[in-house]
Amino acid sequence: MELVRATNRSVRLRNRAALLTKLFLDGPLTRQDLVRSTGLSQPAVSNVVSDLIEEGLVAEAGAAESDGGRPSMMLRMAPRFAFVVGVDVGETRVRVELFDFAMTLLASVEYPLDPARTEPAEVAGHVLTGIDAVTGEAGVAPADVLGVGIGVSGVVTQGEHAVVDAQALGWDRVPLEQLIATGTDLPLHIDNGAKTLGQAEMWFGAGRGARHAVFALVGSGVGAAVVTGGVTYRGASSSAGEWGHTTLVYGGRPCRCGARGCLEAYVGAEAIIDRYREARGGRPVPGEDEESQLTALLDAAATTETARRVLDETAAYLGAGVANLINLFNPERVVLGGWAAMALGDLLPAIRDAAGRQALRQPYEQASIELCRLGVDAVALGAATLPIARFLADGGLRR
Amino acid sequence: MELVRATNRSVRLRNRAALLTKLFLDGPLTRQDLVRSTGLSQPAVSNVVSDLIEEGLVAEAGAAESDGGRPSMMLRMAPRFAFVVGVDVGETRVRVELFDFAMTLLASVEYPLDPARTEPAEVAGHVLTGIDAVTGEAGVAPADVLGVGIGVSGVVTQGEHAVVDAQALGWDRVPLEQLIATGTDLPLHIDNGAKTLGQAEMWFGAGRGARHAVFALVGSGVGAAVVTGGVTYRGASSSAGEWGHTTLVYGGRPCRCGARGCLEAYVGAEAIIDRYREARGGRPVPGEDEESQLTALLDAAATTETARRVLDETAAYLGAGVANLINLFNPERVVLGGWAAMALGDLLPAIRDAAGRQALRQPYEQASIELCRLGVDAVALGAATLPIARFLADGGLRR
DNA sequence: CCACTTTAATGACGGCATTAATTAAGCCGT
DNA sequence: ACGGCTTAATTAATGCCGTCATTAAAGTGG
Repeated sequence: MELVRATNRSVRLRNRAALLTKLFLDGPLTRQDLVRSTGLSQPAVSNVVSDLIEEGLVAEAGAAESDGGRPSMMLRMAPRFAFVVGVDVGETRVRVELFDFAMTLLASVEYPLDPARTEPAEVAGHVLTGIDAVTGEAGVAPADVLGVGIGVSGVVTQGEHAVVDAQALGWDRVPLEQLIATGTDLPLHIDNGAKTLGQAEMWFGAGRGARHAVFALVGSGVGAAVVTGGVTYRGASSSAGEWGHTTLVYGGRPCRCGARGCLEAYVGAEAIIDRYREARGGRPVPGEDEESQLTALLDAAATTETARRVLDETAAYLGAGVANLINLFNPERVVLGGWAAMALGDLLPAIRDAAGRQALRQPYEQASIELCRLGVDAVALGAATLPIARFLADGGLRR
Repeated sequence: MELVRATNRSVRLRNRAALLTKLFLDGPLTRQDLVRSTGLSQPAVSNVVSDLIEEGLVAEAGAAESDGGRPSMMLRMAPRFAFVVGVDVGETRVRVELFDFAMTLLASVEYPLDPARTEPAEVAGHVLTGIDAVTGEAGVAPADVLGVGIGVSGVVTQGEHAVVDAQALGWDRVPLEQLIATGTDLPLHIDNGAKTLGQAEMWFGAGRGARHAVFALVGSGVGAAVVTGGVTYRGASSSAGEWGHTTLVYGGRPCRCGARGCLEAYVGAEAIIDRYREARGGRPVPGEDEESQLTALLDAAATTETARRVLDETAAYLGAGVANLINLFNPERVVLGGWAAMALGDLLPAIRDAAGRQALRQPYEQASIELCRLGVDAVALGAATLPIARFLADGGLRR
C-alpha cells in the first residue's frame, strides 16, 4: 500500500536512519556491530559513519577490547550535538525538562495548575517560560534545541496544528500547538501523555526489545498506548488507545465522560476510592488527596474485609480490561503504569489471573503482563523522545 | 525502528511494488497516471513498465481518449499472468474458489462439513481436492497458480507453519498448514476468516480508499479485522482483532469461550436467538437453522413488543461494542459485515446512535459506520488476495 | 499539410552500495 | 624486539538506477 517512490538518495537516507536509530537505542556500538545488525557492507557503514562524524552527530569513544586483531572503535551519539525539551501537561501541574542527546536530564522546572479551571493560555505560558528557564539554567542556546515534545493528559488530534480535548482540564478543541507556537520558533510535537509515557517505556523501560506492546496507564484517569512494530499506533487522527472509556460493565457506573460502565469508572483512582467509600457505607475515605486516600485503602486491606474486597474487585476489573487489550491487540507484552497502577503493584498476580480468565487462551499465553520501570515522570521523558524519533527517522537531517 | 538496509536494487524493487500495487488496485491506468500518483519521473515509469510488460505481468490495453497530443496507452495487469485460489473454511462448509489475476471468479466448489465433529484431516482433504477440482474445471495448470489463501473461522497463529485454534470447530492447536502442505507444493497463506473478509472489503468493497478501517463481523461468531495504514493489523502472533471475546457486560451471560459477558454472548447470532427465546418465556424460536430463526425474529419485530425489544437491545450492545473499537483504534471507517449484521442492516441507525452514546466525541466524529458491500462469500475472495498481496509487495518477483 | 500538443523513448550524469584488494593496528610466541 | 596472525577500516573498481534534458512518436485542428 505504501506508495512512496524510491530514489538513489532515499537509499542513503534510509541507511542513515537505520544506523542512527540503532546507535541511539543500543549504542555505543562498533562499526562491526552495525555491519552485523543492519546487513550493510563494511564500506557502506564506514562511509555513512564518516559523514555522521563529520556532521558532529556521532563521535568515536575509545577502542573496544580486543584479543588479537585491530581493536574496533566505539561509536556513540554525540551527547551535546543537540538538546530536546520534554513537557508533561498533567491535570495538576506543568513540568518542563531539558535533556541532552544522551537523554541525560540537564534541568527541569514545574508549575502547579489550579485543577478547578485551567486556562489553555496559562498552560501555554508555562510551557514557554519553562523552555526559557531550563535552557537558561543549563546554558543551552535555543538554536541547539532540536524540538519540544509535549505530553498532554487528553485526546490529541493531529492535523495542521494539534488540537486537544481534555475533559479533566475542561478543554474542548483547544488549539494548544498554535497557542505555544506564537511564542517560539522551535518545532513542536504534541501528543497524548499516555502515548509519550509508552514511548519512554518502550525505549528505556519495560518495553525494550518488544515489537508489539501495550502500555496500560492507570492514574486518576485511565489510558493506553499501543506500540506495534516498534511504532506507536495512532489511528486516523492519533487518538487511538482510549482504553479508559471502553465499556466494561454495560449500563454500569456513570463515568465523567458522560457514558456508563467505562473502565475508568471502575479502576481509575477516583473510581476506586469512590467504590471504597460506598463499601464503607458512604463514610469518606481518610486522606488529603487521591494518592493518600488510595494508600489508606491499601493499608486498610491488611485488616478489613471491606477494603480487601474493593481491591479484589479492582484487580478483577483491571484484569478484564487488560484481557480486552490482549484479545484486540495481541501484544507480546502488557505494561501497567501510572501512579495508581504502581501503588496497586501487589495486585499484579490477581490482575494476571483475572486477565487469564477473560482473555482467549492463545493470545493470553503470548502476552506477559508486567509493571512499568520508569515511574510517572517518564511522561516528559517520553515527550522529549518525539523530536528525536522524528530526527532519527529523517536520517539526522534537520528539516 | 525499521532496520532494513537499502541498496540500489531495493530502489527498483520498491518502485516495481508501488507501480504494480497501484495498477492492480486502481488500474487500468496510463503511464502518466503512474507518474502523477507515484511522483516518479516519466523515464523511470516507462523503464519499469517496459520490464513488467516484457515479463508478461502487465499488458497494454488500447489507447486512451485524447484531444490533441499523442494519446497515452492504458496499462493493466495481465489477467492470465497467474491465478490464485481462495478458500473459506467456515463452520459448516469448505468453499474453494479460483480467480484470475483480475480477480474474476473462474471456478468454485463447496464441501459441506458436519458441524458436530470436524476433523482437521478431512478439511485439509477438502482443500486439496478443491484445488484440483477448480484448476481442472478452469483448465489452469498448477504451475500457473501463484498461491493459495485460506480463511479460517478461528484464531490463526502465524509461525513456521500456521496453527489454528477454533472453538467452534473443536480445534485446538491444529497444524492446518502442515496438513495441507503434505499434499501440495503451492505456497500457502492461512489467516483468520474475519481478516480475509476485511481484506476483501478493503480492496474491493466498503473499505476502498480508507487508510484506517475496522471491519466488524457478526455471524454465528463475532470477530473483527483492523486495517491500519492500508495493512491488516496482526499483533505479535497474528491473532489480533478478537473482538467477540472482549468483555462488554462484566459478569454477564456465559460465553462458549468459557468466560462471561463477552460481546459474542450478546450479539452473536446464536446469542441473539437465545435472548429472544428467553424473552419469549423459553418457547423455542421457529426456524430450522440460525438464519431462519433470525429472520423470524426480524419478522416478529414488526408486530410484537418482545421481539422489538430484543432487537433494540442488540443494537445497543452492538453499538457499545463498536464504540469500544472506535475508542481503541480510532478508525476513519467502521464496516459492519457478516451474515447476521447484514440481516440486521435496518438497525444501522440505532447502532450508530448507541455507539455515539458510548464513544468519546472526538474519535466518534472521525469515524463513519457503514455496512459491508461484498457479502459473506468474500471470505474466499479475501483469502485469494493474500498471495497477491505478497506478490505485489515483492515487486512481482516470484520467490 | 503544417503548427501545436502530449506521450514515450534515449543518452548523459551523478548518487550509492557492493565486492575485492589494501592498509592499519593490535595480539602472541620465539 | 620482531615477524606472523587476526581483525578493523579504507580505497578502488564496478554496476544499478533514477533524474534531467533531448529527441522521436503520434495524435488534433485549421
